[in-house]
Amino acid sequence: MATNKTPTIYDVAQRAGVSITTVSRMLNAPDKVGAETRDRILAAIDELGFVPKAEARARALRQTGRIGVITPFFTAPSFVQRLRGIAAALTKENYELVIYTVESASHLENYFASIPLTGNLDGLVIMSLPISDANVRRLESHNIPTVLIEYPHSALSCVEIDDVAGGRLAAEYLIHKGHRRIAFLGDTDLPEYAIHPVSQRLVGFRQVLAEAKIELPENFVRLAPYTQEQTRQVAAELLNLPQPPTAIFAATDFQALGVLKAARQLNIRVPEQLAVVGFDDLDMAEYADLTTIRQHLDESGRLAVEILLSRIADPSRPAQQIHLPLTLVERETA
Amino acid sequence: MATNKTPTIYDVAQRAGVSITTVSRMLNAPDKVGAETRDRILAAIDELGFVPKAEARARALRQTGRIGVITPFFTAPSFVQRLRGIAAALTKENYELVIYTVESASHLENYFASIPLTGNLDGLVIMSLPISDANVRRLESHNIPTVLIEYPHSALSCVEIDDVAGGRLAAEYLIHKGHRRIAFLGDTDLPEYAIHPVSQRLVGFRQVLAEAKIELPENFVRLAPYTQEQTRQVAAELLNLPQPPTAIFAATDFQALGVLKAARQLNIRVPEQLAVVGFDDLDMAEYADLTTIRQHLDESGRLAVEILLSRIADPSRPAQQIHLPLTLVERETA
DNA sequence: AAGGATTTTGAAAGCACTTTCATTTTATCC
DNA sequence: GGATAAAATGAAAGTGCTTTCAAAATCCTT
Repeated sequence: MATNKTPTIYDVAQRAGVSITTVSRMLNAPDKVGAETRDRILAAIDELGFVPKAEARARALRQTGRIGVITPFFTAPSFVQRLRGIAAALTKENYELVIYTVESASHLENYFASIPLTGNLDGLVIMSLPISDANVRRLESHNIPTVLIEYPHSALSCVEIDDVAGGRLAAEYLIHKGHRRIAFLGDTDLPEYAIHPVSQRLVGFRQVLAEAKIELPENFVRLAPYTQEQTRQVAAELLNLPQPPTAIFAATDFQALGVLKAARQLNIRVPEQLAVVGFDDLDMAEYADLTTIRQHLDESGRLAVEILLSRIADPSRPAQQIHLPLTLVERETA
Repeated sequence: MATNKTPTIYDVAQRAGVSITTVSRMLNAPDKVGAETRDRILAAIDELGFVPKAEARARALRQTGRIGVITPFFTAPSFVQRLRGIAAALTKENYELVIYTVESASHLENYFASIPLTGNLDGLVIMSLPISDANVRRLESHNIPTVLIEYPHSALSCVEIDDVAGGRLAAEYLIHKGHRRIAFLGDTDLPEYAIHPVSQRLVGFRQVLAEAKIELPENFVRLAPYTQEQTRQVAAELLNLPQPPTAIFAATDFQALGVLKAARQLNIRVPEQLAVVGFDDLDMAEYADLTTIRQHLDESGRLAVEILLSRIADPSRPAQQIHLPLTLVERETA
């Protein structure tokens, strides 16, 4: 006989042959219960392994700390690597890691509405997602320390990277290598709820080209949905232009791999005939020998957690805005 | 008239001009409430400074709405993809996803000791990790429905893949393609706490070669730590042999990429001079045009969750052992 | 514009206990 | 032995919240 339910006072009452009132009283004011009855109830409690108070459960919930992470659904490897940094920093601490993946704008809004109330969290990391002032206020009024990754907000701690500078870095490098016909390939399907660092990268990229008086024809700026096939296709179009670029800056490593694939299929040699620079420095960038702009993804997650924990430990600490440096990692593709 | 009582949902409901049902719903499933109504309720909550009482909540809620996942620390992309499947299946269900990453055997043992007691979970998914009979019993005695991924246990539901068959598949394919000098490259740094499917893959691989009377010299079976550089190095050794293999079966896609890199550096053309077959079919396999054995990673996670939820809904259901089929995906490398 | 499907909503019935209040038992006193 | 106070007990009404179910409102189709 499976006693799968946790016993309640009803079970105890039945077992002891008394009413629930008596059991309850026995728990709260034992002196108001007859001695013999008390013994019977006590016996029943022992036999059933009854744990008084559902409150015990609520307390148990509070026992270990809980850190929540709101993240876009992990399609992009960059989210995963950030998450990895978060997880790494957290396992050392005695905190539970609760993941909330968001798949739409309203989904995100829902989280903001309910998490502060029912989430029971000690702290929150919001990854690569925007947050409105109203929601910031809500988090604050519920005393939930929060740190943002990749999205700045003056009232909260943030770990940011300078995407504009990253775009500049890539452009400068390619120009320095002698390229004059440089194309940009970014992703387009910005879900309406997500932030879009790629356009910042384009801004920086544009700036440098302009400063160097290098023309950037509009058909050299291409956006493709964030999938392997579509990126490859757009890259192929770029490479089949009568005057194809000699270098492509892909706004994410993932897309850089698509460019590489297109080049492979068209028998274009990299880096001799085509230079490719990516952005992110994912794990796989090293496998692909991809020259790329490194933003230390794991580190961003780790850092976010550290800031958060110090904030939890001492809520009086002011919010910090941290800018992670970007570096260019020179490998084989440019 | 100062209402010094702490506000309840009744107050919120009244203030927002809705029923308590709607307030409760807004707290727990905001997407089921109209947008305008939600705003009104949110406003009322803020004005009243309402905080739901955890104790009452725990009482009315019979379950905690939390699913735990114990996973090896996500170094390998395959873990991540499984996790992704889990997350996908869970967000639809309004369950919280709690992640426990394990980094050592004792770490894992700690989890087994504490999770059943303090975790208050409705269910548990254990990913690619072994579990002892004692721990199975512990989980059972605490009534925590559990499903295992990639590790079989007669008393629990499992989602397994047939690694031996996978090894066979790869070998058969390569033989069919005319190869007779086929090497195996697996990973070695089996952390003592993890399971090691790779050796099963080798078993299947060996079987087929033996059946086909194809010799497998011992120096054709190589194990390398699961890092890019070391894999590449071992692959290079293999390729620099006086009689190098004409095909390599890499026991994971990640390592297959290392092989590809080694070939690239040695100017060995793939697949003309060297065929490479991987295992997993990670996202990036497609980018690399890697021929590989597909185990539907996302699907395994999704499936595990489905089994778990059905088990939670009806605990009388018997444990199921599910074997996911493997297929060979033919791309450009073999 | 009708008809069906879907989304939003609220009334009411839990949940696991506590409390109030009425009832029964027992002890006490003359 | 009967009246009375005290002690022991239980029925039932809260507690703050969730959930089921059915009605109402809104959205599509044709």
